[in-house]
Amino acid sequence: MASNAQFAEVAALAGDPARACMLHALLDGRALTATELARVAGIAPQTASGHLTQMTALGMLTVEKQGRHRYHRLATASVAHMLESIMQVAAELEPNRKRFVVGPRDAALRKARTCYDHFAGRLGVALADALIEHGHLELTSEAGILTDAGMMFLNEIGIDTGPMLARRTKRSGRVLCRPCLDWSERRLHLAGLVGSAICTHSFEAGWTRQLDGTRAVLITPKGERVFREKFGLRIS
Amino acid sequence: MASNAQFAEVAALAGDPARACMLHALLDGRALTATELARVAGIAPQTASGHLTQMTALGMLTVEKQGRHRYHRLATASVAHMLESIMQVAAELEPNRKRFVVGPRDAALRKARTCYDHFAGRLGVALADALIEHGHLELTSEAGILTDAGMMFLNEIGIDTGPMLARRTKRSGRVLCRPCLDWSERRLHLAGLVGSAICTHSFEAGWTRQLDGTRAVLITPKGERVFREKFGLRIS
DNA sequence: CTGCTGCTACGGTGACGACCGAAGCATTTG
DNA sequence: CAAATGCTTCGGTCGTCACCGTAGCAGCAG
Repeated sequence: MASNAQFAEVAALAGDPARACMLHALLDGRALTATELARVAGIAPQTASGHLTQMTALGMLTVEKQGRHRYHRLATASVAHMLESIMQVAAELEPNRKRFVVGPRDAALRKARTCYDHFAGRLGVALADALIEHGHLELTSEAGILTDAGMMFLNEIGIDTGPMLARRTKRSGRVLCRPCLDWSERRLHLAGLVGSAICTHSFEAGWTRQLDGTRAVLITPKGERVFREKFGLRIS
Repeated sequence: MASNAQFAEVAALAGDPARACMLHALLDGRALTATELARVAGIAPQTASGHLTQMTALGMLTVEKQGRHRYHRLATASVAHMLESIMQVAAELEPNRKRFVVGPRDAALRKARTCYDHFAGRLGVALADALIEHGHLELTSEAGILTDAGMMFLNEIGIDTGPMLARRTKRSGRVLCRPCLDWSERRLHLAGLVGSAICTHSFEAGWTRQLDGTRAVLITPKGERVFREKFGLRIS
């Protein structure tokens, strides 16, 4: 196997606790500076810089200079996908390990958060459930499809389905989505093109707001109303 | 993030070259002994034993005792999926790295091999292409669906679609598949329930044979004929 | 029983790498 | 200009872990 060394290299980079911390912080798709990432991982800036250099050199991250700041983000969606799949294995193995203290911050994360480019947590799961219940979506552990009714529904509530139309499958006229297993809820929710569009539109329309500097998502009163009236759901 | 430590632990285990070697060897779903795995990784049996103990303790592998042999295999499909996603990142990053000598064994792997439970390599890609061309399958990077015609086709050539019917989605009546990106061909091929069924049936019907102790797959003359006549494809 | 094989437990060695302090470069601010 | 901020490079220390030699334990053959 030619790529064995590179495989090990990638996995080893993800395998260090400090680097894992930083990668997690980047999972929501934002770009963060070296100092911010150092703080998240609990290490000195010099150390973080070294880690970031390595990951960038290998191509897992990309850097964007802006003044005296350097913003780091995940290089590709497949890196995010890899991280999710590792989280999946980590979550379902060793269930006997203690699942300990849920601080207030964790509570917010459990309620609603972003997962690279889509919603996760109870919000993500509830949205997916609501779409399924109304016949707008079909979802299994392997894949998902948006029905014609679902596409009309999204149009109705103001979500641009242009990019989706461009990627309809030839005969079915349906849009394919990607399911994503939630580590806190252990339930499927919606990723892929459709999940991304819903997430983006929710922020643009003011239904949700990013909470300070975390992945946690706050649902605004307006969002509460929309989710209740249009999707028919109520987040506890 | 509660699961950060476990995340790092899982990734670190996959990140050692010797362990990565062993995991790759197990990717086809077979169960191998500690000695075999040691030989593959190029290390002493004692060392391999230690590695296997660790991975088993964490739950990535399962062990089956049989006389004085102990057979190791990947614990779950999600472990295999994780390995694939890491391979994906490893393959698409650092394209400037030398992609060096392709021995005869690599050539066989490139032509046709198993990828956990389905076909990959040129065979896998060609099969997916043929199914798509005849309108039996629709595939994007996010998901795939089997058309009604596709299901009839599979029935015709002797592939049991019972398990698939059981997992039809409610309204569409179609079977959802999982796409899998090939590290050698860099093209999508077919995984998931349908990919698995095709692979299994190919071995049972004598269309293909496992090559000695590797992941490489040999296409029998009978298989050549079937693939040509039924699928309309010719593997170079 | 003795000998053989497959595997695992233990101890010591050696190497790699994560970490931080100190120093240096680039950019913005006063 | 000088001072401050964000970041990186360099050196040295320390802990961890992969590795193998030796030894010991199970299953099988004669």
